Amino acid sequence: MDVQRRTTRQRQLILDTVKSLGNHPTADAVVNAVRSHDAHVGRGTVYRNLKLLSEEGLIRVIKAPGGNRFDARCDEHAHAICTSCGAVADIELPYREDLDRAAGAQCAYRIDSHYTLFEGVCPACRAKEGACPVPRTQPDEAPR
Amino acid sequence: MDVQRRTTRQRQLILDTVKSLGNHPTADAVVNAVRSHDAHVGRGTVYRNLKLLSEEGLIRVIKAPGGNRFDARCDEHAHAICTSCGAVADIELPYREDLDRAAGAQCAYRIDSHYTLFEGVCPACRAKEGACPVPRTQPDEAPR
DNA sequence: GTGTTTGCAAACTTTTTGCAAACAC
DNA sequence: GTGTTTGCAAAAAGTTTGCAAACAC
Repeated sequence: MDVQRRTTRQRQLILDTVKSLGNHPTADAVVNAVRSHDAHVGRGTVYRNLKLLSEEGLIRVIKAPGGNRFDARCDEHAHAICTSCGAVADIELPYREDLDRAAGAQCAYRIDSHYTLFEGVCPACRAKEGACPVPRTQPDEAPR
Repeated sequence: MDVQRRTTRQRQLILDTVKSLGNHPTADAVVNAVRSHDAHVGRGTVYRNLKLLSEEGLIRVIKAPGGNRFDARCDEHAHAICTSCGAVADIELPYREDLDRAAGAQCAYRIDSHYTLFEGVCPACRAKEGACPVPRTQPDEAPR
């Protein structure tokens, strides 16, 4: 009952793009990069394929506030996200299945998995913040 | 240089609503509940105050895919979210500061914190899924 | 040829914002 | 009275969807 999946030029291009970008791009960043190779690829096509590719296990989704990120690295690890600019870094952190079991024992849900997201400030944004010990409300440039 | 914060009727109502709803409501659920007490409260007011209240530490934000949830419980714990209906449950899981230190040592970010989100299926949705071992694409009712 | 996939544009969801009027202090 | 906060409506940001044409097999 499975759907016949076809190898389209676009699908391959999107996968290659996530792999070559490397840096946990947003869907929008993938759209832009893909369009630099083929200007006529539709936004919907990119979203559809990013979802498909992640379902097939060829890429991974990072569910981040402000928009999902996509990771060509499929082995287990966690991520840190910059709360100022949204940049994502890999964090080596082994998956703990025991946490899933412990959580499942607590709450009547069937627990399938979990993810951990670290929040902080990346080196570039720290530099912009200046040397003040307490984080300022807003640097001279609005990072959005 | 701090802003003078005022105690408005709306702010208090929004806080009381999150507390009385109890079940990790979405912003939209808070809007609806608040409006059942006062139909003229603006959506923007609710969003603004949910953010303010969380900055003040009176409520906590759960950064969930599909929309933030708000928790009146402010002590340390994690959450499980139902991937079918979005229902959120509390999971007792102590905060591990050592993970922040370990992550910070790995990646050049200043790591401020982390959160862990469990994903699974809540009892109600499991019942709807029926007894089939493989999760079906869609139950008879579309939970959206 | 058949059935999947695409491009496009429109719709949708969640959240933010501009601004004058209303309100807290 | 001063300065914050509100209500409203519009805009933003991220994502999904309907549909005919294009394409993979």
